[in-house]
Amino acid sequence: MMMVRKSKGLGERHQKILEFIESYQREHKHPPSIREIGEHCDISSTSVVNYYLDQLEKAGHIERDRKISRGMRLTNASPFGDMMRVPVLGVIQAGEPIPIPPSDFNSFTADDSVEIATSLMPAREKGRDLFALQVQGDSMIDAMINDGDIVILKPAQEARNGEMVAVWLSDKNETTLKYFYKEKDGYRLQPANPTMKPILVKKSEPLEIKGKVVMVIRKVDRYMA
Amino acid sequence: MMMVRKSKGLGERHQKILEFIESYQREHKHPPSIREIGEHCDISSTSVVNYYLDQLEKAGHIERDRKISRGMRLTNASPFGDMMRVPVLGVIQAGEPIPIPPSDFNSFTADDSVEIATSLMPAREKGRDLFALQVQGDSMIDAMINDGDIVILKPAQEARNGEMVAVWLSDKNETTLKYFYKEKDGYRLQPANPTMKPILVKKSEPLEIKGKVVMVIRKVDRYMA
DNA sequence: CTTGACACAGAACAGGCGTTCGAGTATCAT
DNA sequence: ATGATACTCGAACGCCTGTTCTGTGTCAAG
Repeated sequence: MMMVRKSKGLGERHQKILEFIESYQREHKHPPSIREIGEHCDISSTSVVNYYLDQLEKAGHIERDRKISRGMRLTNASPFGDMMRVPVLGVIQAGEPIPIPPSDFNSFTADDSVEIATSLMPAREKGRDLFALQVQGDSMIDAMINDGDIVILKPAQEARNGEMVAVWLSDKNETTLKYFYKEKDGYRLQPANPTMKPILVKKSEPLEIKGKVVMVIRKVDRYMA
Repeated sequence: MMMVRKSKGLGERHQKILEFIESYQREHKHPPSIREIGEHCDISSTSVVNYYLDQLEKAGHIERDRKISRGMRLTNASPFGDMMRVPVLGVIQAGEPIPIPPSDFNSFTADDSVEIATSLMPAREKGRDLFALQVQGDSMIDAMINDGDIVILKPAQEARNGEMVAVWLSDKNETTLKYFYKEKDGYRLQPANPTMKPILVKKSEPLEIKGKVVMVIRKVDRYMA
């Protein structure tokens, strides 16, 4: 007969310890000691704390550096933690030619990459195969995208009206960054800059959406006159 | 007579220690001990390491929890990885005061914070007391900054021509982000959009520079019609 | 009832670690 | 020279901390 006393995964004390480590870490910027855990969790013996810590480690909730004072940390993907490495595939000139590798960007020969904290990403974009492009030119200036900005894109083959997309016009051998609108006899690629005319693409013409813009990053470490 | 031997800010050893703490932290997920620092930086005495640590603390490069094992951390550096944790001090919008005063920066009562990969930061801004503001409303749209954008700022009281600054016009009770130009009889706050007129501020009028913009981040997880 | 896994307490141990103190050296200004 | 300042060393002190060992009580299975 299997019997389960109260070993439902995490017991009350496991939970309490976990929460204490988290709050302690947030307050003190470093993990608590075994004795501090004991005090705040009403455990009078350090060996008992160690006993639970071992279990929490085996369960994968924490990591431990034995022998090292306060050598524990939450493995949880908490507010801290990881970044996404987004490859910068090249430069996109929102007006003219294009040296973008549109096909398979699985070949991670990207010369450069940017790191984005996942906490900054919209939730539904996490874990995606995002890629980045550096904008060259001013054609998106009224879309509040400036020369030199880095745009993070999500691979996509379709888009809804009003979304900003990177499109590949194979007959013109050109990639641009535009607002996307579907119309009765084709597509309209609208630059945000009103002084520039939209690009009208007939249904018969090739138009390949490469991705939607999910993020824009601008480093302002230069003069803008 | 004041004399300065080679105390040009940080000496070679200060730098070395700083770098070691950083790399050790990245590798071990926790800070090094005094003795470990000594070994890797060719310092035979723990007291000497302590001596330098004190200086680094006074210089604001690290924080220390005395008495606590490995109780040191690089300021502005998050416990893990190459990210900076930048506190979001509030929102910036026209007509409302902004809670910028980074006077007691230690009181980390910031409701929120963003993590920025250091690799994205301009080199000279690393390790600074940066802060972030979330833009609310379209009042900054003329600076190519949109509603919802997050601007990373560096505290500053002065600015050079052409830099984008957050200024507080106390008589108008207004905060804006503009390009800053100093002129003979005052200051010119130039919107990025050329169709909009600059704001001219006489020397007699109050103008308080709160910080320089070093980065702009926009999450595009919504439609832009 | 016996057994044994489980949860816990308490004490003792040994090593890690920050701190402190005394002392030595080099450079520079007076 | 002399003193001040900056820097370095080595050792000792003592607390902090993780570890380990022994012992106790509970509870369910055999």
